[in-house]
Amino acid sequence: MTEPLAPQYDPKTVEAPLYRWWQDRHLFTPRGDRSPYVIMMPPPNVTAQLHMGHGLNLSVQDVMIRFERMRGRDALWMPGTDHAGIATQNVVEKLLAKEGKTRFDLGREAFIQRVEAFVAETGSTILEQIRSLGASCDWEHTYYTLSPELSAAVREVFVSLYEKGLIYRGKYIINWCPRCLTALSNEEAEKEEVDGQIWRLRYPLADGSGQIIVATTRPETMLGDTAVAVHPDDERYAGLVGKMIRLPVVDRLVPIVADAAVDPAFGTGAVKLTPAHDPLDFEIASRHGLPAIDVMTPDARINEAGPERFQGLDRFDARKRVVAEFEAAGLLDKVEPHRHAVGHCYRCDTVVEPRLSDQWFVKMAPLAKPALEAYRDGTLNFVPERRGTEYALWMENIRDWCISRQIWWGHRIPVWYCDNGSCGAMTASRVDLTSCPSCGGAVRQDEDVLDTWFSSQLVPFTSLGWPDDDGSLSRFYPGHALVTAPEILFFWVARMIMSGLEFKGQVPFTTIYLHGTVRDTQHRKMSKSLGNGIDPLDVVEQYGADALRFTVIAGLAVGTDVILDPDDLESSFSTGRNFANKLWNVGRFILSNLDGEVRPIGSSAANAVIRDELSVADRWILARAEATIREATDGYERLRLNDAANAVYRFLWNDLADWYLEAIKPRLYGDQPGGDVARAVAVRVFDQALRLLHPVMPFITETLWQRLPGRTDGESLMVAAWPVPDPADADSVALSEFGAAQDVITAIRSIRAEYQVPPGQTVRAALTRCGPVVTAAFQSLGPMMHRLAKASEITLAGEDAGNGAAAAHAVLTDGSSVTVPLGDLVDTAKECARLGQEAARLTQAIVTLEQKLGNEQFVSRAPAAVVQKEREKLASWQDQRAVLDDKRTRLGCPS
RNA sequence: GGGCGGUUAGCUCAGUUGGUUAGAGCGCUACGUUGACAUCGUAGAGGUCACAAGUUCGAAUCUUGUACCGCCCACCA
Repeated sequence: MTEPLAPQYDPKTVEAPLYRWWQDRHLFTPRGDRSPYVIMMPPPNVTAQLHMGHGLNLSVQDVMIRFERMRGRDALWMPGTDHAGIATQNVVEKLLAKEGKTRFDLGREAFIQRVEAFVAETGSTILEQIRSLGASCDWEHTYYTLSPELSAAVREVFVSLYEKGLIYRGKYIINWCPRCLTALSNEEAEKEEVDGQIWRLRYPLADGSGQIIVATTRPETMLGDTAVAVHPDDERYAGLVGKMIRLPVVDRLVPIVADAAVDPAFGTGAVKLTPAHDPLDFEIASRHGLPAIDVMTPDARINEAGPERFQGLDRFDARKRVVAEFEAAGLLDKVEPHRHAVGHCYRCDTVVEPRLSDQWFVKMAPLAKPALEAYRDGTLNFVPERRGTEYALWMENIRDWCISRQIWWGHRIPVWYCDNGSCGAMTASRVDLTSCPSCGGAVRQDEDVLDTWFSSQLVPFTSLGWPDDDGSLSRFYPGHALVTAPEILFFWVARMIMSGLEFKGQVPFTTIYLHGTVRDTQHRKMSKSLGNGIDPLDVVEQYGADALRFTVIAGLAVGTDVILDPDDLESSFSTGRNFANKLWNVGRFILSNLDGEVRPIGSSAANAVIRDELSVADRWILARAEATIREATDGYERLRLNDAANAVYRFLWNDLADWYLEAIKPRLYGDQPGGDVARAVAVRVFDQALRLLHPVMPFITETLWQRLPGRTDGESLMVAAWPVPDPADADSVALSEFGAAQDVITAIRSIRAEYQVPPGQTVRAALTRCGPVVTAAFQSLGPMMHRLAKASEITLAGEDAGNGAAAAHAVLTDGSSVTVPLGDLVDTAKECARLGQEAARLTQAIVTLEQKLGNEQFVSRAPAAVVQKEREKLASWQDQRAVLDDKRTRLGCPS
């Protein structure tokens, strides 16, 4: 590793081999002798391709895990994949469709084999892709929700909940996807606001004495109506309750019932009841013993329960036809536009059909209670905090969870039904049954599979071997952080907490970091269908993983979305790439100027650099490094990762590269003494900065760090110690003195630019009316001022420096004045205008401040310290203005 | 319908308990190939902090209202 570095950083030659190097050394795997820190990776779908959402999510987790690993924790970041029941089955069914087949043509066994083959083929793609981001997850421990081990654990959980009475089977209205042909949970039926219509239909009374008008957004459901309901106290309908209605279209007699659940203020106050297709209707109907008529087939066509002429019609065609028939009969009262929320399948976006169906449910209230308590007692820490209130609200209003799915890909429900009619036992079992435990008769297993989330909610403990424990479980449960997008707060996070509490007695993690969503410049979520996605692999290819990570992390304020432009990768990711290149060159510069041993910085040892040898510039950069360690560490700890990343960025670029390295060049080149001290300081602060940046940009920092002097072969930054701020490095005197020198240099440069002094030409400058800090800076950093301002001579003069007319001026914030004689270059009118503008701005500020200080209220009410500070500020400004006025007088400027 | 966030420079965003002459990166302008870096350097332009009222000696920051954007929840059919 001693070959010279190329002038440009090339991530491609570095990243893949370095990743293998880390992995070969088992650095991603916890060593087992220190306090653990655990993050469970949200398992990507087994057939997924990496997208920018993963890029963001994985970057955040890797920053956290690398930070804690360097801080000495036994960091475990466990990766895994989710079998993703409906999603994966849909993918394979689409492939089958291309062959003109359906899963039913293959049959259950063959279809599952087909999916398994597909998963085997594509299943590891996503895990490979994760590696390219530099994710330091533990590949020696991965999980798959459909592995034999996790499947056994799923059965254990199911049977255990069943035995506790927390799982039951029942006939209720569920959300049904007519395209996926399965039940969905409430969470999987996503509500979307749509512009629909509301139809007011006339229902004639059977005795011909009148009619009652009902309102509906789904007229086709009237085919399954079994009653009309009104509020018991509704005087309009008082005489009608108990009467019969002759339903149009279907020509069926149904009763009018009274129920308090009806809102008399909505619509006409009368509601048609379709118990098989609406949850509220079902509830009312069961109170009144009314029948439920399911009028639809699984794919949402009208079934044989509907009139013959409707059978086979799609529900939306049936809707049109029902409306048409009402209209033809003069029974359509009116149609109005109506905006309302309609459930859509979260996998295929089909409008969900509420449908009466036999399903399995988990009784959630008992599970939610401790999960809510864990939030209320502060055990759970949400970042950002407001997500906690969403969590609590959901827990408070929790509904039972429909866990059965009418698909084939997943964990089959471990319940067996006895075929023996006289027995009919239903048995939940941890092992496959071949005969009925009660009567010994033949059994058949439930056809349905479990919701994918039923198994993924368990991974915080099942991935560690539960219900067995080879030591991993007790060591790494409970974990610490969970990092994910807010979309799956209820699907996954909330349920992990509930199941963790139920089966392990402790929450699986205490910090829940919910980051934002990756969006395009129009703030649309990136998606394949919109074509506005960014492929992270493209970004890695073009800019490197470090650049991707830095861009994403530095742009991620807590709880906000990340906006990236898919049409302009350059503007998004060049910042990260440029920074990597800058860092590379800082390293190249420092390394190329080392010769032989670099002395350590110590307190007294003979061959160490001691404090007395440090120049003001050295002390300044050490102080800046010390501040940066505190700032970055604080940022990482508080999960303000952008603050941490930007703090190190500023240090490396604006302090180290722009100033310190420039300041020490003469010493490094031997033109000034103290080269070995400068080298020691540069190496020390660079080393510290690399450590601070490693969580964000692991590849380049590791590469450079290993080349620093004193490294032993095979030593890795990944597990190097996190820097600790040394109070001896904090140095406010050096900070202000060096800052003053920076101000002087900037002032002279500014004048040079203003007057377009050729870059090669030196200037002279005089510092007058100097405050103590500028004076000290001139004494300690004079040579640097000369060189960086390209000044042949800078003098520290008294009140009346030779600042004649042909000079340009600048005033520093402490009232110190910088005068640069420029001879013919100075355009008096221009200089007057320049200074005049400056003076006017100051005057304005001074007037405002004088008024403030002249205000009795302010002086008496504001804290003394604030008043004192304002007084000092005023004095300083007045000083500055006096200098400016003086300059302008000398120049003969018009007032 | 209920609850919650946001609105700061052309763009993406900082601004921690009210006290700055309101900041950064990118973009833009001018100049520049100085022995780490043109994926660079130096300097500069650019904002009545969405709007209105209020509290306060003092508001980007606190209160209320308005407008627009977004998120979560919801069995008014």
